[in-house]
Amino acid sequence: MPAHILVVEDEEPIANILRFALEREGYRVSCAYDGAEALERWRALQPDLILLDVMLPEVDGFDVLRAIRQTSGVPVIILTAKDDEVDKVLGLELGADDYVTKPFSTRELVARVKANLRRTSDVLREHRENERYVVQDLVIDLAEYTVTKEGQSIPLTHREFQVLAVLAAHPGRVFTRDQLVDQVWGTDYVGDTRAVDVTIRRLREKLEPDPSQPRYVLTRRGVGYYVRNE
Amino acid sequence: MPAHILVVEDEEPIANILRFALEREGYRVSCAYDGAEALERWRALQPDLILLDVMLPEVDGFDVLRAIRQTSGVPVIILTAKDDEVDKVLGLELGADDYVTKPFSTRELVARVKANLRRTSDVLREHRENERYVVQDLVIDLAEYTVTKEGQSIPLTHREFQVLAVLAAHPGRVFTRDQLVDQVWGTDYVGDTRAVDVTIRRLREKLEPDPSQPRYVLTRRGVGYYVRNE
DNA sequence: CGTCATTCGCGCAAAGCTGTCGCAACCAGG
DNA sequence: CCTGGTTGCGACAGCTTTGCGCGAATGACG
Repeated sequence: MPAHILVVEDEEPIANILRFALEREGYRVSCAYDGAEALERWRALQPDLILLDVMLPEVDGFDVLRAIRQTSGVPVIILTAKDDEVDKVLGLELGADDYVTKPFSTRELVARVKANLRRTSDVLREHRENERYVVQDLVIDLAEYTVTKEGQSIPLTHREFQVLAVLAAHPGRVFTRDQLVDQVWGTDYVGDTRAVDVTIRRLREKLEPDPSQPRYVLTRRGVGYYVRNE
Repeated sequence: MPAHILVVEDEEPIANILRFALEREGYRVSCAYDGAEALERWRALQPDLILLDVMLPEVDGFDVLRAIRQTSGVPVIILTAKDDEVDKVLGLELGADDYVTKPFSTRELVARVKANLRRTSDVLREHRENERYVVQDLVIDLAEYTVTKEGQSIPLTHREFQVLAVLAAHPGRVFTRDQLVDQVWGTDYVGDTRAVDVTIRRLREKLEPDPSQPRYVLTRRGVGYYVRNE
């Protein structure tokens, strides 16, 4: 269920750069090279997000955005020439969700895409916030940011809670240190993945009756960590 | 399975420093000393990551990057002169994944390399997960790294699990020791292929009711091993 | 500006895993 | 039945991975 992104960009080299950058992040990517094609593909594909260059031949980006906004609230990120404040203002007025100025870094762009996809899945998050993960006798409440064990609340730091939450979201599934770093620390994190070990250790100190014989957060040697789903 | 890194740097002392720092971290390193050689070696070697100096004689780093990005999404980290924002922006626009400014600390550089490899390796793992293999009454779950037999989980070590996973991916097909070594140990493994025998033996000890009459992992004398798909 | 909590890196120790070796068992062909 | 080659087995040494303590850096808070 990777998100599907429609890239609208007439300059093919740039479109290809975007495609590479996004596909590398695991997204499904489709491209359109002018305004008319953009609308056509949008209707056909119903993408989760649209990257839209405003400088397009014939039907320009603003027309495309206006047409889309007639019927859809799909997140749209505008690509606009450097410091062109007019583009920016006009775009936001028309209902763009974000904008990125050229020249842009692929990294920044990917970050924006992620942020916007996350925001729209906030509807899902509403669900999640009422949701609680249960691991044996641990109750992990995402909304209240608390972990309780036999009615007793266990104070965790931010990092500790995040790591536990990721693990508990998929009980039994083993996460490598790399995956945990990406999820919790972020893909931009530069540093030792042994930081994961330290967080796991402190988690166990707080959660486990006997940290040397963990019952909740277990190690899969040579791979990573997981929670026991009983 | 150490990652393979291509270093493109015309100044040989710097190239050697990079090679030393990276090899110390366990990476395989190849070097190229100009743009043409870089492209040649990239095509021949298909490295997992490229460290690319932008200041190269004749064909410069940007041309190299552009050529690579025509057909490949391999992570590229740009080495650029101090504070040269133009280089940085141009590089990222062309699809570089990261940049490091000279003079750099090897420590930071290695950290960046790790971070970028981490991102890409995770994408690969995403593909594999959610897969399960079934061999008779064995269920092999790649996401959970578990093997269950009649509901009972059987603890395996990493090696054992990997070997079983490769065999179970193609039930009935016979794998030679060499093939297994390539898949599990990696193509640059130096050592006796009898290591496979030992792992198979330990697998049988854990899986088979009677290891001397194996039901799951069978031997094809003179060839190799396979799993019975029945 | 000092204090405290948090987080990360480093180095050592412990635990667990893996490859090597020698020998026994086994198989197939003569 | 013998023989050469192949596979299975047990034990051990060395290595890798993980756990843990400590100190430094950072940032929040009063």
